Amino acid sequence: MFMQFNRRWKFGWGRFSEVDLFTDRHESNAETLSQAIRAAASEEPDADGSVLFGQLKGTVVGLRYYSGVVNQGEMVGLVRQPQNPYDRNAVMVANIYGNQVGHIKKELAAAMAYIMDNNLAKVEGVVYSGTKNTYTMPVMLSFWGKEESKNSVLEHMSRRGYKLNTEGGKLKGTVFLLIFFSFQLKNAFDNLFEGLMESKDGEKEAAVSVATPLLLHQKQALSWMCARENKAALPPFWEKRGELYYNTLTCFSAKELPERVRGGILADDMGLGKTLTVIALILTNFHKGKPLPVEKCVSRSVLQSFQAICFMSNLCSLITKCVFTCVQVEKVSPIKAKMTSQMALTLEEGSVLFEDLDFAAALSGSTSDTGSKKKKTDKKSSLTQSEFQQCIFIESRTTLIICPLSVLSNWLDQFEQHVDPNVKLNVYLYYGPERNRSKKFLSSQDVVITTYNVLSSDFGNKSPLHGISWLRVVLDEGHIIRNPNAQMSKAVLDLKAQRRWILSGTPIQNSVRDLWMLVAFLGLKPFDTREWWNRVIQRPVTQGDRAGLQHLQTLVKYITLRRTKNSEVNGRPLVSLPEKKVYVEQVELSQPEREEYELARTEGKNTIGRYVAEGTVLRNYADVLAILMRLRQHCCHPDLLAKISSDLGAAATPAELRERLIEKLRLVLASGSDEECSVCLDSVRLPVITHCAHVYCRPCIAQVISTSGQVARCPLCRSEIKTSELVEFPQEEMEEENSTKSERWRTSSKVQALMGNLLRLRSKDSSIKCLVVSQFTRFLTILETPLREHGFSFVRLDGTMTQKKRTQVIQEFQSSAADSPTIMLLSLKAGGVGLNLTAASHVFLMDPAWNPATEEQCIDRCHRLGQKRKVVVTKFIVKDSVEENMVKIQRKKQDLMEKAFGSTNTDRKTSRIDDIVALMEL
DNA sequence: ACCGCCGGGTGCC
DNA sequence: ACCGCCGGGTGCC
Repeated sequence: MFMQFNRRWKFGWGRFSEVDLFTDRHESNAETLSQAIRAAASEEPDADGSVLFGQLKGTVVGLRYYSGVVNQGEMVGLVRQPQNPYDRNAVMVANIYGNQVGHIKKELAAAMAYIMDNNLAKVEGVVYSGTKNTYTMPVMLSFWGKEESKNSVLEHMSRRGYKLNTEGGKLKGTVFLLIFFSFQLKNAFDNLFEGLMESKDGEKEAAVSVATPLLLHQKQALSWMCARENKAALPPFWEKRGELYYNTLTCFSAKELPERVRGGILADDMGLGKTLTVIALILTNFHKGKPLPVEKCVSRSVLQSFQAICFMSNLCSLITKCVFTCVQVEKVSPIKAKMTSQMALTLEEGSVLFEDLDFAAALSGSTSDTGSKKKKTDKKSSLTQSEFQQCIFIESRTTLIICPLSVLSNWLDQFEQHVDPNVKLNVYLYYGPERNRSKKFLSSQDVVITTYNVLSSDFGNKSPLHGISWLRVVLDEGHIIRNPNAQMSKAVLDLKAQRRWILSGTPIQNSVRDLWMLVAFLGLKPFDTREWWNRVIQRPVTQGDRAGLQHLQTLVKYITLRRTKNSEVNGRPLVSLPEKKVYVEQVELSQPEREEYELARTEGKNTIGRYVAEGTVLRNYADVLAILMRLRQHCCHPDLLAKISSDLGAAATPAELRERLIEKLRLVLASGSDEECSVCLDSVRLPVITHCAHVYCRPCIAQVISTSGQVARCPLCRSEIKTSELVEFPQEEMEEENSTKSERWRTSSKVQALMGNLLRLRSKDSSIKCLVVSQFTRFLTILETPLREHGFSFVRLDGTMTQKKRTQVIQEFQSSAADSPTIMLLSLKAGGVGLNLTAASHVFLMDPAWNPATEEQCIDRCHRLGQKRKVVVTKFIVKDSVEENMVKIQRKKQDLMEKAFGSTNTDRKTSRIDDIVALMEL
């Protein structure tokens, strides 16, 4: 924390401290600057949702005093310098690498300072002309911020004689656009990681020390990973122009090759062997494609130990002379001992211990070019100042693996299983109170494994992990560090490593924001600085800019390898799974059921028709969903219908209103529409409902309210909202349902259809296990009765259960014991993607979901690696009902998405309304 | 001339 | 900066 503060403080430096920033090594500037910007940015709310207030042409002055250069069209950063001794309003102008270009002219700076300091707007600069000027250059400044700050910013500027040009900035987020974009984005993300599976770099065989033969796709992954670690191709958006390297997005250019990202994201589906691939990488690619020098166990045969010596001596070109002489001695172990101690190379004394520069280069991660440059200098000379700085870190040959506690043991098992037993690989588990905190010891290991929790609790507390320059850092389940403000994320970003990898089965869960953390960890410049990420990627994408999305796609494509279990290599599937068949079984409602359904439908039709006529469909969004919901419940079972739900407008007392809002919240949440919060575009967490019946995350809407002026408005319908009026779901309500359930149990057509199937299956093969899936947990409860009646042994898994209980239930179900349960009642959204239910081979989807992907995911819980039987999926759809229409909606959504990109705003609006009306058949 | 005008020195914040 | 600004030198036309 102190460090952070310190860095920030440095920002306000005056003339003298500027000097240390502008040394020849631009990299150190960049680090200080980007860290400072990062630190500053972490306190601000995120830039998305900002609107453009206007633009203004300003002047950058003092160019002759600074070395930072810019190209035409280049983006520049504006940084306040409150500690500047000549003017506390100073605003500094810097290019992407943090090299100062000049200052904003003082009068303008004086006007901007107040706005920037109070976070009323974020100011961004682009230089379009005059880049070759000696003294001053013009800069186009754009002011971005929250809608509610717009007027005060415009006013403030104009009071000082600066008129912002507000033309063309009409990106106001109307209700429709908001909904539309959150919707569109989600789909864009779903596709973001598609098509990254074509083999990129051929195949590579693993080193001999990898005992398990790699599958084809694993060899391809290995090849790709090695290439990512070794090759020096240009990162995306950079091209060579003459002598310079040029960034096509920011227009920044540099003399030197921009720093490469040595690493990336391996985002293969679960079960494709990411762990094995990483183990192979560790053993295979130590330096320039040469395998990790490992000790062979002292073995029985002379021949083997001879081979071991040969193996060692092959490595001599990589290792110090000292080791070379040791090889003449015939024992293996001492060599290893010497070797590792030599490799650990504590440089604390400040003298160069590396004698073989190639090897040194391997450890320091520099290219052989810098290695050969160094060769020309006197090897024995003492370190220069900057070299000494680097040597505070212990250079190591070690790979650090960070994972969640739950997979820790898996890593250890996998090392055990996949590494040749004749090879001694030093794997150290850095965990538990007795862990060895010696940097020297840790950096002499081949692999150190630890957890995110250990890392973050060590962080800031003389963490040995942060005092080592790792050869490689691997983040397992890397998506869990998506929140950049979390201590864990900070701890991860602070690690020093030559190569960086993120493993994740689900790289983007919800939004672009999550991706920043990954990009920052990988050090993909300039996006590791939040400001540039926001400007170039995040804001364009959240505002629906097509180019922004394309850039994001290019970026992701560049750093990611992702294959799914459905991917193919050379026309063959990566892994062969048993066949899966999906049947739709139409269910006919009984006469009384049909009558009830039609009654509800007519009623709903009238209501929605009225909203459409009034143009208030969106304001009554919750009601529309509620109507649909009731129809869907009719299709399943009459007892699912909530008895209350009269008109909201008629609420007499506050208590009654509250009651109804809770009911609506329940409906919205249970509607299975995969409810998103329109503020964070993420699934709602800690849901609250406003008086206008829109659902948000509590923290999100609280932020909206606190940043608004006197009157806060609902982001969806602009009704007035107050913190005191937010209603949340009372916890007891969840449980209370059970008590009201059974006066007299009755069946329904759908229940009959299911039972018929289950009984038929049991008589055919009693060992078959089934998943019975519904979005309505109450439907699952209803189903329990007939299951018991017919003597089925079943378990239940839904979202309300504790983690412990879940694990227990899953274990029971997965068991192959004769008396183990054969049926699992599963709520559609229960459990994460990782849930493994391969014991089941039949899936009954009781009701259709809005989002076909949710259904797909659910099916995948049993149709995945480890499934031995054919998988049969049965979807029950009630004939002539809303359920049939939902299937149409699913299909149409996709088409709509495609068209949407090309059409104008008005078109989108109308097509969306038409859509609601048409799809509901109302 | 307690002015205007000229031309040299000078220059970010 | 091929500017603006400052302040000293200067002084009818």
